[in-house]
Amino acid sequence: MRSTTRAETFPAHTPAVSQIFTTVLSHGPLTRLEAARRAGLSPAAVTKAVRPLLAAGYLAEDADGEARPALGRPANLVRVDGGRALFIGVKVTGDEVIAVLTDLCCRIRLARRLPVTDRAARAVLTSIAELTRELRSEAEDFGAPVLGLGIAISGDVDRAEGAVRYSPFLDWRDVALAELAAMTTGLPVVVDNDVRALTVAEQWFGAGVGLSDFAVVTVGAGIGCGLVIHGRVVSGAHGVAGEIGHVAIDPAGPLCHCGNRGCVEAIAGDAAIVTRMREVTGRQVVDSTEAVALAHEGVPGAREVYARAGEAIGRGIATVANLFGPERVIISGEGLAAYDLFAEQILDSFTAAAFGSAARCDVQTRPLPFEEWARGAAAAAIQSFITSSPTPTGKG
Amino acid sequence: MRSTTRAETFPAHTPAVSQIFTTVLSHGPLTRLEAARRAGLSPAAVTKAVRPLLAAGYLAEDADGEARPALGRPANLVRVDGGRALFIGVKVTGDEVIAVLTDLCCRIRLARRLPVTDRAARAVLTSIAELTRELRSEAEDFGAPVLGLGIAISGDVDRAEGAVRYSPFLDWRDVALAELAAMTTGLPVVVDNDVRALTVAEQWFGAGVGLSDFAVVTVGAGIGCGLVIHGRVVSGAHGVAGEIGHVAIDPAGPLCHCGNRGCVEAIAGDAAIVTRMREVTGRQVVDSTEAVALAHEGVPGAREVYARAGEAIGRGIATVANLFGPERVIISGEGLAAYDLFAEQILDSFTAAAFGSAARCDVQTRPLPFEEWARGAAAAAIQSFITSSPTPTGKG
DNA sequence: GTGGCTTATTTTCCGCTGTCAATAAAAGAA
DNA sequence: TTCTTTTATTGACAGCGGAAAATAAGCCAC
Repeated sequence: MRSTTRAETFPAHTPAVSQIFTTVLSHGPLTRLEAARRAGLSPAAVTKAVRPLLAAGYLAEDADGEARPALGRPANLVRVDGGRALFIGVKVTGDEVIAVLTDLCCRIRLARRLPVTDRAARAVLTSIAELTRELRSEAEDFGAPVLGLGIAISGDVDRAEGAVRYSPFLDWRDVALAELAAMTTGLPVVVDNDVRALTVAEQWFGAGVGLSDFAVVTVGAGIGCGLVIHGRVVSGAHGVAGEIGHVAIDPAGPLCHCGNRGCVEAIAGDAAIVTRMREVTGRQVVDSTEAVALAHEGVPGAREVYARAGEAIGRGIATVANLFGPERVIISGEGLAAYDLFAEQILDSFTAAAFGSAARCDVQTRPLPFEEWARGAAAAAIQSFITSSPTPTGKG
Repeated sequence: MRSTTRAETFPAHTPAVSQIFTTVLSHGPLTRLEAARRAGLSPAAVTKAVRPLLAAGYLAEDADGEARPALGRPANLVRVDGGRALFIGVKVTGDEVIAVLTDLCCRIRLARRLPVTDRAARAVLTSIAELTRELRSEAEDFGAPVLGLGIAISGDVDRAEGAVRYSPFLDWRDVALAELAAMTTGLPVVVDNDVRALTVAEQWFGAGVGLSDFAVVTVGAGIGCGLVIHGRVVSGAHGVAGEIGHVAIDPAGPLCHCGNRGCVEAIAGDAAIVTRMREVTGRQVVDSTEAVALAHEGVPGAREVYARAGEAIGRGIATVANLFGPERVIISGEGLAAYDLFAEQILDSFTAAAFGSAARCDVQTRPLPFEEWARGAAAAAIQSFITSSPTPTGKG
């Protein structure tokens, strides 16, 4: 019953083509001249690069309807035709599988969820397949093919191999997820760490557009960090990087599940906040929603719990800034539901702990609906599609 | 009286030429085939790249005298002719100006020092000029031209502009040092942050050869860190990065001159150690040499001071490892005179605080004679010489 | 010694990319 | 209408790096 779409490939025959496409993708509609300037190429190269992309339908041309300088030949805006192709992004947590259908511009078209009852890889894979099938069938209404599937999972993930090395939340070890999912769905599959996937989405479609050095910090159950340095996402020599959650900031702090004391996550992670909220208020608190509620109600001591968490996060971010000097830090995560509770502390303690010019780093916050994680997975799939060489052409 | 050597340039006409040269420079004598494999080029490209470099004398060919596999045509080793060109590297501290003369392979040929009595830029510049003149005149015996001058200074240095933005130790602000030194010496000048320069030296000539992700941590008066990520030295968006010294690891720690508490430098920097040694032993201790001596003598409490410092350094390194997952961390610095005193703690606390795969990072130590800082400056000059395009040829 | 074998290096094209300079196109201005 | 101004396109071209084939240079067996 599965549609056996022959894997459609992207006509990125040359570096210039990829570069122009990603430039237009990130920087919205552009004139060819402008695209040339941004990509550091000659206008002639842009014309040549754009042609096959127009022909294949990935780019479209707008007659520039806007008010324009009224002199000279009017510019033709080139933009990515988002409706040309669709992608599916899936985020797997210990409780849920969240899937979104996005277009080529990574705009979410549809979203679906499925609870996880059995964390075994086989069961999760079935859920992924189920959601994928559902979204694909609905996608038919959009009249565009689904060209890739991205899966985001927290933990140690080897994107190149498409394997989950170790995922604590799911208790997986060495699962060749990409291969399995590709067999089940018939789609090209990318598997990546969730924070890295989110970082890719920010780099291409979010607050990281145009920056060569920035960080994404996610606050929630865990505290994670994705880094972009020299314009590329950092993966670390052993596939692990950005473990801001286990940066130890206080030797006298609470014990962390990693065995150390005073990790950022042990102070500001959801579980830590809930535990502490229980201790401080003496009430039954089972999840972070309740903890937030207590703080908002003004229960004595509750706000201090968040203040302390915010301080820890701010110091963690300052550490990142001191070490890498990013241009911007984007704070995001489910934990942002409580953002008003610790925003001030994050900024204050960041400012206090940032050294010298590191304090010039722009600290932003972005709400992160849970679908955003899945969107990150879709972004990874889009990235993979775009950079997949159709035929190992040229220099090889 | 200054020799008006017309600035000799490096014949790096194409990317392949640069790549092959740096490959041979870092990986010692190589056969063309081997060089091709390492650089990811075809053997034919190597032949073509090597020819102009041989002609210009930067590369030389050895008949391979070694025992060889005894089958097939013998390979011809290609190596960099270190004697072809000389460079001068200068490190400026608050007390001294240290200068070295190196060859193209960054081997130190001569070293000179001059005390700093007046920290004003003009006075220091005079010392630099003096040492440069001396070394150049002695260099004549080597029969090779001096092709560049590198200057390393701690603090906020803008290499691209050749300007010292702010140097706390010298109390300089916005000094256009490269321009001044170039005028005085008539040499092409590179000015860079001292730790970054040292990192370049490690990347090309030291323990970082062949690694795309590693860190250099220097222990001494300050605690510094140079990062190489994706094969490039990290400078940060604002020109400052690697401030491991001001990573705060203990909110209850001693006050740091940066205004925070518990910075690594406030615990493990020379000044911090001396201060604490005084407190703990109750003796007069004026510098770190004396502090080391006390610890070696077994004065009660003295060793604990170093243990505590080692622990702080280890935790700082673990933070770096957690955040970007380097393949190796190279610990170096004048402070290594005391290395036996805290080696164990560094490794122990690193191992304890490193999260997951980050612990697989290889932590090495290298002695760092003080001239090594100056050598780093020379490495920066060499790098600049090699990558300086002779004529803005080709694309552009 | 000579022919054969193996491996290293060089040569000889060749495709391909992106630049340059000239040209077309699309308006408004004169 | 014609000129001006700005954007887009075209075609010639230079040059980089690859592939394959040719050549070089030893060693070995006979």
